[in-house]
Amino acid sequence: MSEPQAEHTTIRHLSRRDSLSERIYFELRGKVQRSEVAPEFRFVDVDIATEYGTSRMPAREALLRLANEGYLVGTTRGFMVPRLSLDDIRDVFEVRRLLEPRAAANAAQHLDNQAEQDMSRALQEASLAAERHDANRMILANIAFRQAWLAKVRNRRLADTIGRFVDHAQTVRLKTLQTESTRTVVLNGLKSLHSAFMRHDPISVNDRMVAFMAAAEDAFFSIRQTELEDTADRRSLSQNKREKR
Amino acid sequence: MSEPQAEHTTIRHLSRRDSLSERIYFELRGKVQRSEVAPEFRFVDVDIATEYGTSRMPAREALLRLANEGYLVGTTRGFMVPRLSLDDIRDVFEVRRLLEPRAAANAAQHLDNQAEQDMSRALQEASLAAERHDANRMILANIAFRQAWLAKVRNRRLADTIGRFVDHAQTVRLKTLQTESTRTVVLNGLKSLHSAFMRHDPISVNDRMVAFMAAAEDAFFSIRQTELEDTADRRSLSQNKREKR
DNA sequence: ATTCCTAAAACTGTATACGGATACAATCTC
DNA sequence: GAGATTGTATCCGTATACAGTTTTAGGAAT
Repeated sequence: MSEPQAEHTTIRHLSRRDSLSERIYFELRGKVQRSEVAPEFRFVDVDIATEYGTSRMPAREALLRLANEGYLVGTTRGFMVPRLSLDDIRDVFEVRRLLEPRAAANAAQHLDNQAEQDMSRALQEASLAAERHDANRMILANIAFRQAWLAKVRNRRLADTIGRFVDHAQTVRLKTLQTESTRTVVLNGLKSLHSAFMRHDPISVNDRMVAFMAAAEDAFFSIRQTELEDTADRRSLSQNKREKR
Repeated sequence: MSEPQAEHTTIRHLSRRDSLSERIYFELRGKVQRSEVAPEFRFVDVDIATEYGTSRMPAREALLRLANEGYLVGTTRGFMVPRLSLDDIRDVFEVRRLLEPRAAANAAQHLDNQAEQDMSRALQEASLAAERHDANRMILANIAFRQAWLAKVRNRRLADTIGRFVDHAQTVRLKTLQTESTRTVVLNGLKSLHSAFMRHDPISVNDRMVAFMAAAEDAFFSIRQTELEDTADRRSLSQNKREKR
């Protein structure tokens, strides 16, 4: 009997790992993150329940959680993927500008080999994607790059908050990276960041992240500005055809 | 027919206001925010259900939501009010340092009469509380002051994020403001902020908020340092007596 | 007295059922 | 034919019931 007393009030945390709710939650969140569902698509608990072979409850809890975290918005008629307004996107960018430089600087001080390799690989992917004008590949590389350094941020609250905000603007990036010029901007930003990360230079990482975010935001809004009329035109059409599974 | 088409896909959002889950959620959140429940207190859904005269479901959903937002942590044996470690508190302070100055600066540009009155009243309250060495009153004044300007932040995502982080460190402030020196620090900070707000000077508000947060953080950690041994001693005792309703 | 084992209690997670609200459509009125 | 009205399907919120798991407690054996 070495130390039985130490474990006496353990109370195992997080009992509800691998519950059905959790599984459905992560599954659905992934879909939203990867933009596999269009804005204004409606999730209905009973449909999801039958899809996953469960009752309504786990599906419902997953949907409520997603709605609470902002991935979905609750309506009287199901849970909907939100269509972000320009102001929404501006708000998201503002918060990200405040958080990401500091977080990245912090991560730069705690990189291990694994993280460095992941970032280098992501950068290579981004280069290839830019060469081949492959928007989807670019998006994935971009996500991988961020994930790599975000994992090394010590302050988990900070990292999680960033992750959530990024997710909410995810649908945005999908659109912007379709454009050649944006891909160039992003690739240059990643290269610049990468070299600073490799030098483990927090100040430099901070500054370059500031520049990167500003460039990305500019690129987005300049693109968006030009196609504002188009979307307005298409709006009335897309509203009429209702998706139904 | 001016624009009947515009309203055609209205779909009222947020159907589930004033549901039982919501009511219980806000009720419980208030208790946690005001620190009316001690850390490591356990909420059990069935107890809450009977307390509010409902079934388990609404109580359960409220608890899940609170856990998801970090107000509670889920265990195998109910939902527990977390006891924050020093590192946790450091993390919260870091995020707040990043967000609050900018948010306050933004709010300074959009103050209306109502907000100004609220802030002035809160400052008066804080002065009185400091004079009379009333820690609780100081806490409430401090909260009221923040609420006043936070309501005027245009970026709701930013404001909500701050609100949540503040809440999580709430238990902390309850402790720190028990100390005379901290109350002085906070009062001076509020005065300084208040005058900058009244001049609608965003730069000044930003700078003073930076200073304020740094001072508050220093005050907290210097106090906490001195009583670290005490809490460590009491730990073993407090773990044995289990609260039961 | 201490340790080990077994059984009940406590709580969570999931399933099923029902009532109520809302959107949509079809019918009716002017 | 346009607008009001009633009917119906859809979907959410809540209640109740049950199953699975973890903790606690009690008793037997050492």
